[in-house]
Amino acid sequence: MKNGGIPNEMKLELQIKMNPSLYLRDPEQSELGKNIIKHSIQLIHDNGFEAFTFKKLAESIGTTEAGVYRYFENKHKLLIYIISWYWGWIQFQLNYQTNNIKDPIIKLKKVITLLSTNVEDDITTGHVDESQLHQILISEGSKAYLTNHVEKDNQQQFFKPYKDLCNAVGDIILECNPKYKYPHSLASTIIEMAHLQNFFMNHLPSLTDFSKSKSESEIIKYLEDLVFNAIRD
Amino acid sequence: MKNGGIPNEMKLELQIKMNPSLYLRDPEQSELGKNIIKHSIQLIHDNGFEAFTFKKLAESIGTTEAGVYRYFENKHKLLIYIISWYWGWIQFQLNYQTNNIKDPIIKLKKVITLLSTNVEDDITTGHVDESQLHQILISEGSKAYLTNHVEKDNQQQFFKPYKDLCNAVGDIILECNPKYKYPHSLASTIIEMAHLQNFFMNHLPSLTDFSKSKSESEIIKYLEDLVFNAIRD
DNA sequence: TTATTTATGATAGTAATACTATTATTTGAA
DNA sequence: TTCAAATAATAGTATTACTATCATAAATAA
Repeated sequence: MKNGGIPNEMKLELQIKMNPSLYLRDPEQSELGKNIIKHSIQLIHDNGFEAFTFKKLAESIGTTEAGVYRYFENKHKLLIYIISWYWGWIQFQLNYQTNNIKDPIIKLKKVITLLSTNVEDDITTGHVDESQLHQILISEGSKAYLTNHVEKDNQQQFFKPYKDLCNAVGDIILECNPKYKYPHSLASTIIEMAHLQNFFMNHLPSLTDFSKSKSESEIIKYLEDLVFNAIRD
Repeated sequence: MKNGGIPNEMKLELQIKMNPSLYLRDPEQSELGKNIIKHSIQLIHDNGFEAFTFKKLAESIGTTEAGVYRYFENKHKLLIYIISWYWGWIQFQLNYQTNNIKDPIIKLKKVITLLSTNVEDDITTGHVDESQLHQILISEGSKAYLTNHVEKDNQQQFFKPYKDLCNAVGDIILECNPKYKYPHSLASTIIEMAHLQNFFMNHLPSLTDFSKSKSESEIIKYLEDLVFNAIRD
């Protein structure tokens, strides 16, 4: 046995359900597949998506290019895969953390904090480093949809996890103020700005007002101020 | 003479000052150079930046790949060039349109409208189609800085026009409310969201609340609501 | 147990991309 | 008219993004 004698049904591993159209062979079902995910995250995090190639990935794993191509058609689908995984994981965290909270204001604050904070690596997901994934989302997240084939990808439901999250946040916004007119736009603004203000803070600080402390808590304060002023009656 | 006998000093052409580090040879100074800009905008608009190559560009102009490389080191610098040109042009429009306006609230509204509206082609800029450029900014704008060489590019002042605009908008925000704590972050939020909500509206409409009318005026209303609630005392 | 599917490894090959280099020809300014 | 600069034409390289083939190892079914 490969996992040191621990029966599969005893491992407490969090599984995120993925869209099968994203892959050719399910990477969760083999060691090679899990290595592809793990090393992709590492390489994209370290060198950016443009510099990432299946050849480098194969070398880093110790397999061949053809081996990677058996799992993913191309690097763009692999990017969408790991990004979808991230949004699924965030959705899980959101449900978990807001489970017993009644006050929608507190829920919305939780959302803002969750999206803006660089999490610790979640040990219940062996082959995924959530902290690196969060960094990838900041720098590469929008590249998933900023293509000339967005609509084709959207038809195949590639952005469902993102849209589900946006809807969930929109619902919380409506709980806070049922009359607010732009719950989805405000939700997508929160999600995108949590990442973009972080990118600006670290790389183009004059586009923000966080240059002194360079801390995530400043972004959270900005977003809370923005959001709660927008939705108050 | 190529321009039909009209002396150069009589042409009323708007010139945007560009950072010379962006090019090898100034494209404004020759017909070939102007063609490179014109056809680049056309091709990136039509097929997206990923599908854009110097070979296709050369073919579309009727020159060779080597000819294009004499003007621009690579396609990324060419993208930054046309994006910088756009921000320079927007800055000019902003100064022009808010020139005699005293009320900062009206100025800020002008900014939001300017950034959110797909302009008519400006005839004072012969080889540039501003309407296509606006579409390029929506789909490709963030790719200018979402790279692993942002900081190097930033050191070379490649993002100065964008930062200048952000500062100008930040100043208007402070005129509206000198106590507002996040003028730069709010400015970059306005600029980015004017484009991103437009992209979402057209390609991933469930991320917005504009799916019915799909009109820019809805985005303007959303942004005005967001901004003026954020900055009110 | 053997037979057989299935995943992987190893290797090769192609078309396109992102360049660099060389030489010849044209153009336009002094 | 001369001379320098810009352009055109052509060739060539390394890398990328794939596809195809065949052998072998591991899991599984008969």
